[in-house]
Amino acid sequence: MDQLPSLSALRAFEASARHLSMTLAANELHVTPGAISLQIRDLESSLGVRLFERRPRSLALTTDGAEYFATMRTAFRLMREATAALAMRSKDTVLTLTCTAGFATHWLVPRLRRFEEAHPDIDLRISASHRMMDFHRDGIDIAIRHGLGGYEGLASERLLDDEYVPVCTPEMAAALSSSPAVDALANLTLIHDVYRRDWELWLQAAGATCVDAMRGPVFTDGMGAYHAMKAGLGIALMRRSFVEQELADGTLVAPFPIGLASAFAYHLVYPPGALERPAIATLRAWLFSEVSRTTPPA
Amino acid sequence: MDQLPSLSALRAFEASARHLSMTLAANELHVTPGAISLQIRDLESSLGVRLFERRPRSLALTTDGAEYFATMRTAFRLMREATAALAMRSKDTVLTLTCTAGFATHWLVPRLRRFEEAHPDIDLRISASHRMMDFHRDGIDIAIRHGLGGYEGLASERLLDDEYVPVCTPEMAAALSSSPAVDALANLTLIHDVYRRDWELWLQAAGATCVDAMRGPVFTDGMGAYHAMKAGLGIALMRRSFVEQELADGTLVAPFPIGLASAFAYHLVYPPGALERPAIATLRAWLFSEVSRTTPPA
DNA sequence: CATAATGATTGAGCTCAACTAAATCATGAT
DNA sequence: ATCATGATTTAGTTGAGCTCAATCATTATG
Repeated sequence: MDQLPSLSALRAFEASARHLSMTLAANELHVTPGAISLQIRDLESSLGVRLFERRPRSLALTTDGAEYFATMRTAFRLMREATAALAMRSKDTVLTLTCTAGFATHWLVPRLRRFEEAHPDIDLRISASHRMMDFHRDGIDIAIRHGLGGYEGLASERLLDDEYVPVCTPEMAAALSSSPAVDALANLTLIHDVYRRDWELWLQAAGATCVDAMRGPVFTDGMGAYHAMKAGLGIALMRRSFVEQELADGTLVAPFPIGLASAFAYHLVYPPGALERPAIATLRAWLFSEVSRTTPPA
Repeated sequence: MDQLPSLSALRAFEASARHLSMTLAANELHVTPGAISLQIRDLESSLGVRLFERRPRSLALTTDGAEYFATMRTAFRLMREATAALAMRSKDTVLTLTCTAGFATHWLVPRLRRFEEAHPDIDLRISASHRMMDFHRDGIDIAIRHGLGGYEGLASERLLDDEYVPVCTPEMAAALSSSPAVDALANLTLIHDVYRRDWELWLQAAGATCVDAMRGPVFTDGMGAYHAMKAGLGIALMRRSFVEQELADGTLVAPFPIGLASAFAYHLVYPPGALERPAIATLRAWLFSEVSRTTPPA
């Protein structure tokens, strides 16, 4: 006979007793009511004691159940409070920022050294994901999101506009003249990501007349398109901010200087009141100073 | 971010901090040290805080870890104590008795109503099994065992002698005369359980001279033999105590009054000191009163 | 100094406790 | 009579928790 029953069952019991409802307990714990019912049944069986009287549509604690709950409520409260206190302390110095993998790879990570040097007391963690992460659920302090801005219940500031330019390797650009006509693109492989309208819009804006905008391989995301382009497969439309460093050091070339302004931009997004926390305010200020810098990271 | 980390990880942390050793914690929780290491790593990651300083071959709590442990130790102690108290109370009124399925079916269960009426405060649970159950491991309070008595480390009292009598259906008995000679059994099907010597011993004791004791179907246990006999397949040697009710109401007949005393008997077996517990003493007294009753249960 | 012992860590793979989905049941409300 | 509500149960699924074995970093011992 183990000293403690299933901790999961104890958690289910504590929540059900607090709510006097298995359905509400299930909601709180993000499981189904059936799971709660099973856990409590198993707990009663292992203890050999009835903890709840089942009534149609409601629960009542037995005498035994009420006494057990009094202690369990305290135990779980202690654990929650200790965990929250520890998290609070750790959160003073730990920031979690979420953005897309492309932005993290091309823009943010190359600049992180500068942030660490300026603010060594702040532990900045990057959560790179295409998924729209939830601030509370996922423990996110601040987000950089690509879109039109305006997210319900959240503060949003436009951080970084961007434009798309055709980018390729120097070897591929060498086959072009020093100021090539746009229609020379008809002889190159156009690399697409899933947003295939980008090339079409760019060619239209550039005044190309005999280039088939839909021709060429398609990749599932911008990173795939980037790597194919770096491998010399063709020419890709990239965000200028992502390839600033490579354009500067000549490992990539933008043979056509025309940029296509994007209606989408990068926005800094955070819960209301988040800036009252100094570390978040510091990060925000640093991000805005970075976007106004003209030199890419060393 | 959930309010509580993995409860399993909290348990691993509390045990490791108490022992300042993951190996000892693993032993206590009956898992491998690797499992503990992983759990604590995950806990530290989810909290964003280092809880232990790893030293070669030993652990030290960080300041954060020590504070967290102070609360967790209390929480887990509360849970253990509340669980033990509840189990103790439940054991005050819950008794678990183990015996064979045959004894449970034929002797004990038909009499249980009388026990419940006499002692409604005692919750008697029957664990019917052929397996020799362990008092501590299996949570058994008292046993009725079939054998010669004398079990090491346990108290044992002879409860119920028994004798074997040939039993069959009234229809089968009608084919016999009112006081049939024993050798009439040569014309009936003898039903055996795995202890095949029973019929041989009975026939010898009864003085039968031309009945083949080994002839007839064999069943793996007494219940199988009983059911075959009830179905009219033949005549079986049954313990008189098991079929008292059916003999009384005429649904079974014992055409040959000779009983074969068995060297095996039913013994009441319990750990030393168990009778200090009132509920066990009550059950024991009731069992002995039942065996001395001459009338079967209603 | 070399080797053995000790205890924590880690990666790959396994497994079963925890859970889901859906059907059912027992009311209570309309 | 029908619908709503909440608990229960069964059969099936799955990922958190775990194992195993190799590795690492000492420390102890001969």
